[in-house]
Amino acid sequence: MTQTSKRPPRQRCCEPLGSVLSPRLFKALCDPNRVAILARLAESCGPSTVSQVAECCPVNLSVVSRHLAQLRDAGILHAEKRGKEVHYSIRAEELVSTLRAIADAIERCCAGADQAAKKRGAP
Amino acid sequence: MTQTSKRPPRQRCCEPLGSVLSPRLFKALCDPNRVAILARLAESCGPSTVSQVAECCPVNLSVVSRHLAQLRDAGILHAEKRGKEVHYSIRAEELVSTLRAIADAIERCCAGADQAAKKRGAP
DNA sequence: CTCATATTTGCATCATGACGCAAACGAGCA
DNA sequence: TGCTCGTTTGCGTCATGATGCAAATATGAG
Repeated sequence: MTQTSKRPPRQRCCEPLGSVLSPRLFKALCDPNRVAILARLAESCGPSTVSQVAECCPVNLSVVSRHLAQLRDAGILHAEKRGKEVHYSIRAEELVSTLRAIADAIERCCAGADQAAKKRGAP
Repeated sequence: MTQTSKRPPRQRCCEPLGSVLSPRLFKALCDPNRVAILARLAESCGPSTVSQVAECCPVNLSVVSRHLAQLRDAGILHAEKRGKEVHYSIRAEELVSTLRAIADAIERCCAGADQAAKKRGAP
């Protein structure tokens, strides 16, 4: 038996987190080079081309191109083709509100957990 | 030549993001099972044991144990041994403020980028 | 059209990580 | 002490992903 009966097995004190806590965002950001690319894009003023971004990490240009495409597919970056170049920029508003939504959801969930803990501790 | 000379190569419009944008957090959260574990811990009221957490994902208990240790090492979870059991809980305050710090830093950076873009566009 | 530059893609290789199983470890209990 | 339960760890396997190189594609210039 893996489940002790001391505690209700699946009590929930808040909205489900699965909707905001998407692995897609974290999966896109789990590679150090992609994080460096994101930082590079945030710190540079305005959009950058693939070649410019490639300066930030010591990998092949084609790898940077793939990383950028991955971040774009995850909804983190915006890509705009201008002539021969592709200009990548951060979808800052979306990213920021996603991060804040996650933070808010966790805060709400665990505030509820604290309340429940107090209720259990001193009823 | 990979660097065009049209644009200053490394203009920076904000504080560096490397300090807040640590790959460690994202690396810990890039696995779907770990995200599910985090959601499970957030939604349950108060700490849970390894066996309880293991209900949320269809993998071996030992794997869940490893995932929990990984999240703990990343500073996301808190572990407390009580007798034979280990109770894991989310370090909610730290996690929430980390996420908000990232959001704030990106927002500041890209607000600066917008200003710089406007300045470049209509000087 | 031909060429040069910027980017993407196909492919092979290699490292990392997730997983399951079994054994080990630690704590309570008879 | 011996036993059981909960958890962790060692180890081998397998899948996934990052990388580099070369070829393909796209676009602008001459």
